[in-house]
Amino acid sequence: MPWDFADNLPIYAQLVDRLKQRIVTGEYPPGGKLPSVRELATEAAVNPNTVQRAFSELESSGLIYTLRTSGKYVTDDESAIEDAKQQLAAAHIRAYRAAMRAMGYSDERAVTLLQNAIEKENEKEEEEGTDANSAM
Amino acid sequence: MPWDFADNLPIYAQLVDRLKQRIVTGEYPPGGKLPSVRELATEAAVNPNTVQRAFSELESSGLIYTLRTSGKYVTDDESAIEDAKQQLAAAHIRAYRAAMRAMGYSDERAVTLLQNAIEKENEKEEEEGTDANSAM
Amino acid sequence: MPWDFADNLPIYAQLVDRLKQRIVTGEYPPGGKLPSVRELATEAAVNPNTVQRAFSELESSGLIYTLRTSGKYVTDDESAIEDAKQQLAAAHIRAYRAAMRAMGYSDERAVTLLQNAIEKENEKEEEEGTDANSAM
Amino acid sequence: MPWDFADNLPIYAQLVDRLKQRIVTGEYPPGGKLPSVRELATEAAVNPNTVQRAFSELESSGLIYTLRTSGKYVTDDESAIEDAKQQLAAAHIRAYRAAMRAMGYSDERAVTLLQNAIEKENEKEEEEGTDANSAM
DNA sequence: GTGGTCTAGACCACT
DNA sequence: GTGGTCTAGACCACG
Repeated sequence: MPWDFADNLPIYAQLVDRLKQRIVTGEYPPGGKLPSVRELATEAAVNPNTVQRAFSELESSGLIYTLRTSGKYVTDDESAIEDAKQQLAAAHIRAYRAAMRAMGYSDERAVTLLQNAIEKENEKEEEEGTDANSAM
Repeated sequence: MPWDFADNLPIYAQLVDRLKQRIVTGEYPPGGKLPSVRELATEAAVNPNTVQRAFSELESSGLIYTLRTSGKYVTDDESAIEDAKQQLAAAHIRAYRAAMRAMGYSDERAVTLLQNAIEKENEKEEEEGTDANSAM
Repeated sequence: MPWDFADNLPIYAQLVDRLKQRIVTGEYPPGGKLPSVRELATEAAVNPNTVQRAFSELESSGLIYTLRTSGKYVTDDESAIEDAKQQLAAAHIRAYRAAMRAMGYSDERAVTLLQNAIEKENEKEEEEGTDANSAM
Repeated sequence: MPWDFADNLPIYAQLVDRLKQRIVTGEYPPGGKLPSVRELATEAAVNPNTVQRAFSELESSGLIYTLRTSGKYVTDDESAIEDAKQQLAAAHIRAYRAAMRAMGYSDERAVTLLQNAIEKENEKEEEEGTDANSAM
């Protein structure tokens, strides 16, 4: 039945996602200054209003705050950032499980397939002497 | 840098994905007859040309074949279907790993987080006497 | 020292307040349909985007919800409405107390002055045979 | 119907309000000398003409008077000040009652809600050993 | 230079 | 007709 065609996330929502990601990964560190609305707008080739809207969402979710005439800053509340990070991770996990289940794989199978893929890549990297794997 | 935004997948591509999924899950079994172009077009509220294009893609990838005057059928070559299935799965796995790495998680962490989520849900289902988990 | 001049609430915020009030008073009853964005925009002589923004705020606060292509409706969750009502009342109370304290009146004085004003008006109304006072 | 939006009070009117408040609270005592126009203008970061206009309003309402070459003074007529004070208070009372009635509360309810709020805060302050309540 | 608000007008998808 | 999104461009306040 589900023959509806998902339209993509609106630009402002995609912006929210990207910014959120940069915050939870520390690319925009806690308390750090964010790029200005106009700056981001030019860089991303979108209208400043669109950027503004994305920032508004982040602000009302408590991840960033505004100093008038000075700029926007990442929250200092690291626990809030941690919360956001875990929510993001949970969403990705949910998406992965849903996709695999839609293909008929059980959760256990989803895990072992993932592990196999990782192992396989590691072997390949060993041969090549590469190592792309070192994050937390 | 990557400040570009995803636009919609064209409808025909979304159709390809759905049909592929139905084939690899066996909802459209190997050798089975597929719904007619017009049938699908009405069902999905889409132009028949769009359906036609989706079918063409599937045919050139070898997953379906056409018997003139009779209709379109899923390939009998189960290994081809299995290949497609693994490619699909691989894509999802890649997406999941990429998302988790983008958040700063290692592959190992990505696995354990996935396992935790599954375990946690299973416990919850036990309490509720539910069991949503039985696929292959 | 507080020589900063408060600018007024932006229009969209004023709209939020008015709509909220109409909801908590039941002028827009629970589950009832709200005027369309365009309708309100014409009526209030503001841009549809401004109305849209006000509605967005109400929606993210859970007081209204949207049925695509049909319109926007007041939530059916009467407890949510009751909550909003009490928050509104609390804000007015806070404002009154602050104003009176700024003039040097104690809380007790603020109460008795209020009571006197009410009593005085009631006497006047008795003479006139008017009665403007009957709400819950 | 009343879909009109409050625009900003002109700055001079806001100044009038603030000065009036300082007079009725005794911060500027009866007969006392007021700051000079230029002084106030700098302090409030406002054009001297604006301050001048505010003073004019206060003078024509009888709350202050001017001694040429010497400056402006708060009136000695304490009953005039008392009148002003009561008018201010009456305005706040009217605003509060109007707001509560607009939400569907009776005058009696408006009083008890106010009392409850005060009582509740007092309890909280007792626990904390705080006491913010001591004005006239 | 910063953010915030508003308007006008357009286009989309859904029914 | 409904809501939703986006752009372009303007104006304001703060400093």
